[in-house]
Amino acid sequence: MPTIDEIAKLARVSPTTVSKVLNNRPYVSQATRRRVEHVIAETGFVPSQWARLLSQRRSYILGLLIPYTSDQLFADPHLLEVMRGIESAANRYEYNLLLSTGRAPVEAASACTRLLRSDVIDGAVVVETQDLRAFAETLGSRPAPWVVLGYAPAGGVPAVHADDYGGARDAMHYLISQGHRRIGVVSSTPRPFAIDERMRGLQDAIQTVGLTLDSSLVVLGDFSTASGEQAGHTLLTHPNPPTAIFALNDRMAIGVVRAATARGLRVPEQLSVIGFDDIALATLLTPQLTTVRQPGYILGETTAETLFALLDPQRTIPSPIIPTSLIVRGSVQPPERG
Amino acid sequence: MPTIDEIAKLARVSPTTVSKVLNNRPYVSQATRRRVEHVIAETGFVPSQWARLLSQRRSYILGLLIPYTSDQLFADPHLLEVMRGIESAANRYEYNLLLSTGRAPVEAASACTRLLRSDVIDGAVVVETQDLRAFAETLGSRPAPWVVLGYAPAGGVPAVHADDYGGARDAMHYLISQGHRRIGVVSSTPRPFAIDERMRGLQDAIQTVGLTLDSSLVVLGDFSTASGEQAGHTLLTHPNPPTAIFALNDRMAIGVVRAATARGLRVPEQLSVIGFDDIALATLLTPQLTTVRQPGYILGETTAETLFALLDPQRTIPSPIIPTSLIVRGSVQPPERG
DNA sequence: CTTTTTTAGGAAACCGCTTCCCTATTCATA
DNA sequence: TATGAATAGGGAAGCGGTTTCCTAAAAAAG
Repeated sequence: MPTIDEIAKLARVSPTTVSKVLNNRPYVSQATRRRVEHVIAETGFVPSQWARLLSQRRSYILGLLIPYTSDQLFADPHLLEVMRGIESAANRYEYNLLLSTGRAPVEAASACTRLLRSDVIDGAVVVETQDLRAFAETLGSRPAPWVVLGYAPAGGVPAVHADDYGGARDAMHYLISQGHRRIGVVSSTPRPFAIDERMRGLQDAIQTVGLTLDSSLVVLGDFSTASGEQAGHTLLTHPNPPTAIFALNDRMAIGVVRAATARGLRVPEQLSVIGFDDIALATLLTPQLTTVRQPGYILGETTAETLFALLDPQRTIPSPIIPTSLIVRGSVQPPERG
Repeated sequence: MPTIDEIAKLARVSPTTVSKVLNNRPYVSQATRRRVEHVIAETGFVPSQWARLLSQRRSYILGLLIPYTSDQLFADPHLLEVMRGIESAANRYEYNLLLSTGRAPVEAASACTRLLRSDVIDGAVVVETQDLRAFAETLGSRPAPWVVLGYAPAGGVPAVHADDYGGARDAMHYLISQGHRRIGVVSSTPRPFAIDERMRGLQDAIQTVGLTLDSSLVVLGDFSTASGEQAGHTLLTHPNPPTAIFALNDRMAIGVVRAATARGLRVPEQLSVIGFDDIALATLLTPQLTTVRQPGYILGETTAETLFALLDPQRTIPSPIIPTSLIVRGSVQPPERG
């Protein structure tokens, strides 16, 4: 690969002039410009990014830092949808995405730290995780700008997330409006802040109608379908089982449906199930899953836009809270009498 | 962020010595080394990648070049699974993944070209596409090493792919062994080479038993579930409809099942359906989908390993053909008599 | 006690591009 | 026509590291 100096020599100009041509700057005559462009085309010259960045201090690379293993990432359709949104926005700004996960969560976090402190990336979207606070502290003085996808660990760091509180509240209201009174909840541990918010939302909904949440009907999973299935079995063997189950994500909701089916219970006739996220899979099941839609694509786009606003203060920072909406399909109906 | 010179000043040594410490090179005394390391730890100094790369010529970034839109990527569970394998292998070698897609296929291809000719990435996995041959020609003299995921457009470029021929042949054999004689095929356009191979495999299987493929039973989709559904309707309205349908990927197979269900046909009692890929979704449907398993994760890993072998000739190049296996589940049974 | 080899450390060139600043020429204005 | 401004182009100093080469001191060999 030729260097800018060789191009300059071939076009009988200085490297400065070649640089001007490359970057579309003025003070180059038409004739000279054409000559240089011709040589560039001839040689197939592509300027070295490294060298360019070393003086320009922009890499046009955005980090997507996911502080857990790639398996977890690819198992989560919602997160993938978010990623699609980020990728799409990045594309619009001619940015590329650098993916960083790790074999173990701790390792992944330290990789993230390295990236943020180094200068490979111009900025990063960091997916919220439990120990983001510790993470923020290890960052040191002048890390690249970053945006949290989820809830920010501390002031100062912008964060973008869905209206988890409102979504969960609406879902619960809906179950109650359908006549359900004994409602099981599949929550989760580890517990990102989003889950806290959903719990808060659904509890408020219950309290609004003068009921309280029976804590023996709250079971913990880990977001996976398998854990949802297990949680389903636990809830359905309860001495006074619920007539409806609210799983705090769709994958666990699917697990609950499987558990119910395995026990010979029909959904929604004998058990109503509602999820959260609205992943594509939700429409492919029978019955189709009633759920709270959390628009992953928009979430991703907005997060990226926020980051770009940070990189270029001219741009306006979009609103960080993305509305959710209740999607009524076929997995909820009023409870059977008796 | 401090520079190496500032660190040098603080530790009262030359930048050269700091560099030696950073790269674990000899000819630094224990005492000096410790002093420098202490200063580095104190300041939280992280050496600039750009500058380092400018002289070292390694970026520890791998390109994942996908010559179509991000929507297409994220819609394809199999490809995501492949990506997971690549990401995991890259992680093992302390490489990061740079994702490159594009808004339009053409645009994406040119972005790929730029990346391969520039020096941002050390190498790339390029996902096979129709015009890969043209793509290879635009690359010029000294692009970064690359490996094709799929079938290579020309000699010289390593390619990794599954045993599409064998997989399709086995699937067809299986349908025939179950007693099916009228078999519909949902193929696709655009038609990557993998699809050609699958067509070849299934045709050979048919000819082995002295039959021929009824070309009126071959319908084209575009890999999506929707197109599979449409193809299903087309096949099922055929005057002499098939008793079994082989969809050349799982998503289309799922579409076929939906079409059958919509027409009141039960699967597998009245229509057998077999797919290709074995995506996670295949086990979540009722009936679970019988399919040809193409191990995406291993495919991705192998592709990455091949690339690493190219980067470092010491390593051995793994075998480029990944075996497939027939996964018998519940969507195929012998045809009803009559 | 020399001489040779090894170790420790630094000066300076270099990687490839951008940018600041300077000079010479051309053009517009008074 | 003289003067100032705009244009065209180039020299050289960075950007932040690595690497080559050199020197001085310490260790090993004779």
